[in-house]
Amino acid sequence: METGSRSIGTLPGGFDLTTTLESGQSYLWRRDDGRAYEGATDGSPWYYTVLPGTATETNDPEVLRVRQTDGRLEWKSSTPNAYDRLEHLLRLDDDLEAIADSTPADPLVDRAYDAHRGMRLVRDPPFGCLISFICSAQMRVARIHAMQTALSETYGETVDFDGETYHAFPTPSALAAATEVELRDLSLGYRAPYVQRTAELVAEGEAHPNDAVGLGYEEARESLTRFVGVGEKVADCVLLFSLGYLEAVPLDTWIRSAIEDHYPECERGRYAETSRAIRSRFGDAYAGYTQTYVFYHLRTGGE
DNA sequence: TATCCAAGGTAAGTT
DNA sequence: AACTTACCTTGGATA
Repeated sequence: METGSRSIGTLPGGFDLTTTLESGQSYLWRRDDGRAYEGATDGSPWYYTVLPGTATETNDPEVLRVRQTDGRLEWKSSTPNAYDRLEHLLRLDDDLEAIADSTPADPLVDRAYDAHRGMRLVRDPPFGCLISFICSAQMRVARIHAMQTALSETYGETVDFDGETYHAFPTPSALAAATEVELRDLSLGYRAPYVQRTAELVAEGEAHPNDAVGLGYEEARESLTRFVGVGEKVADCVLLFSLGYLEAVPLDTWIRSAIEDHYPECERGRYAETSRAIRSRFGDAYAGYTQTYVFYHLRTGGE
């Protein structure tokens, strides 16, 4: 076990762990007091995730716990180099100040960035990101989160760490072996066969979300739609929240309503065309950062 | 208490 | 290629 802490006071643009993990970007972390993931936080809660074991020699899943207190990040991990993992997963290497400054001035965008200063994007493990956003179709944030918990507890490898038992996110082969009926029993609804068939594609080596890495942005988005249950919107989520395409702007219901209310000239009918227009409006290079701020701002009642 | 409705959309069927 | 429609489930709103 590794425990440690580190000052994060000098990170450009700051850092806010709670908004980063609870803004609806990642469904692969959980809060210790789990109950009200969507509600107000009490003090400085611990968050934890279990990473796929591919990064370690033993292939054991890796437990990572973290909390933020007084400008410091504290962690407990089952393996060494926890800070490197956190820096990667929570994009602590982004110059958030430069990103916010490079974004074109705009009333709604400025309010969103000001209201949630320190929120960063995440780099989720690709398979978990893919599955969790397949589950996100027509679903509320809290329930998407509950679905991933159910999948992990039912199909994920267990890991004992620091006196507790944790569940890793299921491997592709574990989910591929599940039946549609079993997955429907976990309240996945019509997403159940999508999850099973996509897991099968990955488990059998026919395709992997990492295959998109290196392609141009729009080509990468098209490439991800080969997975079952993945259309343009979910593909954008995987590109943005896992594969590092910061220009990706998922056109979800919140952003579509923002376009209707604030940027009607960006509505071009087709997804690809509207996407180009709003990307340009949000600042091409980091349009996905802006999307996430606006999404969270509107969803939490901001105007 | 019963009914309705929308939730970070996608696949399949029509035109 | 662009445009409809059906789809599971559930918590909260409305009657």
